[in-house]
Amino acid sequence: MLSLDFIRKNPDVVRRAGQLKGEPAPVDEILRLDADWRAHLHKAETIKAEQNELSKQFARTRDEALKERLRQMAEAGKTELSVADAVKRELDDMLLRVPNIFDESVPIGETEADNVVIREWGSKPDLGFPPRTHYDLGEALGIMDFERGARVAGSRFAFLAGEGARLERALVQFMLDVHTREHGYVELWSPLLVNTAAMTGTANLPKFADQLFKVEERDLWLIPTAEVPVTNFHREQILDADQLPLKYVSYAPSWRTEAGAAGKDTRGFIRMHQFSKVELVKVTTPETSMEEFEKLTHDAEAILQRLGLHYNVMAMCTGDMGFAQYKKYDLNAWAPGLDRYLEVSSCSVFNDFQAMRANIRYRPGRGAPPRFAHTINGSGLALPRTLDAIVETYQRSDGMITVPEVLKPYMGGVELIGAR
RNA sequence: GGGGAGGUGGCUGAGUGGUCGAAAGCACCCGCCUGCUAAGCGGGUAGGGGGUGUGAAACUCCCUCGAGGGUUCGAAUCCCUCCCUUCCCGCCA
Repeated sequence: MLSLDFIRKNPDVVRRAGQLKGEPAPVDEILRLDADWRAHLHKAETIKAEQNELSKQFARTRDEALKERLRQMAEAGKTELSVADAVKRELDDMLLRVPNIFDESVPIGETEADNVVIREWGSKPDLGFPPRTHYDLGEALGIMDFERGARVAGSRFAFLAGEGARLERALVQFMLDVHTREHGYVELWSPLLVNTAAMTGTANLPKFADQLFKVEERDLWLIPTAEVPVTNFHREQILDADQLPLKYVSYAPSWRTEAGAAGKDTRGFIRMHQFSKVELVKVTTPETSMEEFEKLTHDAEAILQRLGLHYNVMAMCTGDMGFAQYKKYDLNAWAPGLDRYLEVSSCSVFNDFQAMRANIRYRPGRGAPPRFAHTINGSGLALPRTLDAIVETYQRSDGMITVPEVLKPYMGGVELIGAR
C-alpha cells in the first residue's frame, strides 16, 4: 500500500498512477476521510489526556465528585474514539485498494500491445520440418494427459505421466540447483495454504479474491504463487540492514481460478488451475532495489539460456503491469509449435508497497529508526510453459524429444523422450 | 480431539489494579578509567500514531506487555472469546 503520508503529500502522483494503470485511486475520498479521522482522533486524545491527568489526581484525593466527572469523560472519550476508529477502518480499507505508483522508466500504455521488448536472446529455431504443438506431441507420447485431468478435477487440470512427469521434476531440480548453488538464493519449502493476512500482505487481497481458491469455512487460501508465503516469511519483523538483500527461492505448486480468462489458452498445458513454479523473492533496501530487480531478472533469464530456449524480455506498460507492481518485466519463451511466445516468468519490483502491508522493515543503522524494506520477486521459472517450450523446441521429426543437455543429469539416463 | 502450563522490549526474565512502557541480567552504543586486552565506573538503547513545526530536528499528547472485546475513574495485572507455543494422553502420514 501507499502510506497516508505519501498520498497527502503527492495526491496528483497517486491520481495519475491510478489513471494510467487503469485502476482509479479514490484520492479525494481518502483525503476527506483522513481529515475526518484526524479531527475525531485529536478530540478523543485531548479528552484522554485530561482524563489521565485527573485520574492521577483522583488516586490521591478519592474525591467522589471528581470520580463522577471522570466517568463522564471516559464515556465521551470512548464515543469519540469509536467514531475515529470507524472512519479509520473505512480509510484503511480504501488504502488497500489504491494501486502502487510506477517507475519513470515504465512505458505508458493501456494494453499488452503497448509493452516494449527490451532485449532478445537467441532466435526462433528452424527445425527443418513443420513443428507440432506440445499438447499434440505430449498426448501422442503419453506424457501429458488432459482428458484424465479434466475427468479427475475438471478443465484446466492435467496429468503428466512417465517421462513427462520426470521432465518436470528434472526442471524443478535444475532450477533450484542453479539458483541455490550459483545465484546465492536460500531455498524455502513453504505452506501452500496461507491466511488472509498473508494474502493481504502481498496484495492478492482484498482486490483479487476472485483469482484465488479458498478453503471453505477456514481462513485459508491456496497460494497462487510461492511469492505469497515467501514474501510473508519476514512479516511483522525488523531486519538488520546487513542481512539484506535476503534472497529466497521456493518451488511450489500454485493455484489460480483464472476467473476472467474464459476461452483463453484452453488448449494445452498453458493456463492451468494448478501449475508448478520456482519462485525467486528478494527483500532489500530502497537504495538497491532497482539494481536487485535487474539482477533477479537476469537470474531467471539464466535458466532459459541454459535450456537453450529463445526468449525476449518485455517491459510491461502502465496499463498491463498490475495493481501492486512498481515495475515489471515478462520473460517470454518461444514455442515453435504454437508459433508464439509464452510468458514463463514475470519479474516485479514493488518498492515498499508489499512491505508496508506485511510490515517488513529493516534498521538502516544502529539506533536508526526502522524503514520499510523493498520486495522483489519473479518466476524462475513457471514450469508448464517452460516445459512446453522445451518440448516444442527439442522435438524431432519423428515426434520424439531430445532432452536438453543441462537436464540430462536429472533424467536418470533418459536422453530421448519417446525412445523406450 | 481431551487435560495442564504459558505468551512481557534484540534476548533472558520480574511484575497480580494507580507510583509500570515496564525491575534485573545479557547484548549493543557513547564516554571515563587502564602499557594493550579483560575487568571496572557513568550514561544511553522498543514500536506505532496525532498535534505543533523544521532541511532531517525539537517539543508535546495518545496508543501498544499474543489478538479482539469487557469490568473499572484507572488494566501487563481481573473477566470473556480467539490465535499461537509447550507438556501429558489419544489418534495418525
